[in-house]
Amino acid sequence: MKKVSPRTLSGFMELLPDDQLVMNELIERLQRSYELFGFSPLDTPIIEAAEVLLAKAGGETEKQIYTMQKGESELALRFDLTVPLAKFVAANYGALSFPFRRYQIGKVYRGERAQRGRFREFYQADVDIIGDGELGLIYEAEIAAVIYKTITSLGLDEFKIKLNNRKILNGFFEHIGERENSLFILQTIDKLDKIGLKAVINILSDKGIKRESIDETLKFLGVSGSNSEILEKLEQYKDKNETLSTGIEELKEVTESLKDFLVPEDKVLIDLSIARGLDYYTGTVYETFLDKHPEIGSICSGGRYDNLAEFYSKKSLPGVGVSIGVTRLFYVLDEQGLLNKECFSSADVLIIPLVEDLKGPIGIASKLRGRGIKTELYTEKRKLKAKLSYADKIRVPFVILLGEDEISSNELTLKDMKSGEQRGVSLEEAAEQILKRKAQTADIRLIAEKKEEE
RNA sequence: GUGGGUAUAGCUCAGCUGGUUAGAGCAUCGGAUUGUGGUUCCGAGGGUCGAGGGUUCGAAUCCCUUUACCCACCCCA
Repeated sequence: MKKVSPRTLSGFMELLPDDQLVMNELIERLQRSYELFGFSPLDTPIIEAAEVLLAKAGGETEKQIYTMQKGESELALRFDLTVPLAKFVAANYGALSFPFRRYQIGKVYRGERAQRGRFREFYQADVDIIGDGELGLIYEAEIAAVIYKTITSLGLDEFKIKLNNRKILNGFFEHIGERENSLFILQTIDKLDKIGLKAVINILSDKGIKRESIDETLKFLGVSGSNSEILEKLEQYKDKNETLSTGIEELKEVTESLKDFLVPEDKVLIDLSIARGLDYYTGTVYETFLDKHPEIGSICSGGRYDNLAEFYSKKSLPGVGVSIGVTRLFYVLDEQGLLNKECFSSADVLIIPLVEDLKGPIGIASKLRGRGIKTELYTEKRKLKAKLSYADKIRVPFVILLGEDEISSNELTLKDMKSGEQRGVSLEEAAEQILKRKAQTADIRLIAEKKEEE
């Protein structure tokens, strides 16, 4: 029979059990962190009516949406979790309590060319707060706190949350008369590090941007220093434009509130060049970078939008939220060898029977499971050597051996796979030891200790 | 969408300007060691050389077509 090649599509992540355990742990930690801030879970369908998903799409995103037909229906796969949220809030407006705080961790799909760290199917972990009619600035600070707390809870401590306010940029470009070109100018200037000053100026000039505007923009974006220094330097722009002025005030207020949320000052940096690609953001914007891996881009991005559901509802529903690219984050951490993979196993103990009759071993397994111990029973008829080799490979911390000797002495042999030590103990004693170890490793680091520089 | 690269064992790859029986490491299985894994040693199985066509006495190797994948750009998580 001709065999079909067992391939997995490009851009789709599929993990071996060892890695999946770590991925699950990563997702669980994100979930726990979001719940710590009182966000409630939401799960929406992966497939939506094409009309719904495409309501506000256009340009680049529209090209990337997977669409399909089933009978008469035009369907599409969601490409982010924000559009489904907008639909959901509009559809369930009457049943929700505002401010509506929800988190959602799920897969999204983008039909673009796959690449290193760039997937076509990937997990996003979103948190958003949606207001009814209005939403205070305090939430923009709170979201920054959520980012800080969440990234920290993963065990990462070398990262920076970059903060900006969209009104500042919009106001500034209005002020210099380049409103229409603002997006293009920002995108080009964003490449400064990659292609250099000269190339940036050339590209902008070719587009017909006045030299004056280019210089003004570079000067403005070049405003740097500590947060308070930047805010001080911005004072001079305050009377130039109303939007700009509002933006500066908002940025100031959000930055100040961060202290109340106990976010360390050195973790959040104002960066005027942070713009975010999607231009539906209208206020604060966030991007989060790992100090040692700026090349991978932002691992958590988002911002404030003034009207989430404008395509679905007459209601004004302002919101603020961020999204963590979980799949990319996992990929990068894995590639950098930063994941503590050895520490996660699916079972707490593996029972290896050495006798034909499995009644005893099955009974013991049930008892251990009854005590909340993840117990696997190995029932293959193979040599002990092979059985232990299996235990070794699944990295189970303990093995219980049950043979003639154990049955006649009414004990079981508990073997610690790491130390290799083993001894005859009662079921009760074995359970206690396993639970003790489980408790010790419950708070294990997801991120491996930094390797010593050599 | 644009540009470049790769395709040989389950995995990572070697295979010279074409030469007869296509290799290595890892993994798997067996043995050294019949109730003791992670180390070592010995052995075994495993391939229509991505697919289709062409050149040639002869093709994994050269040419054409095609498909898939990888890398980068664009854009993004």
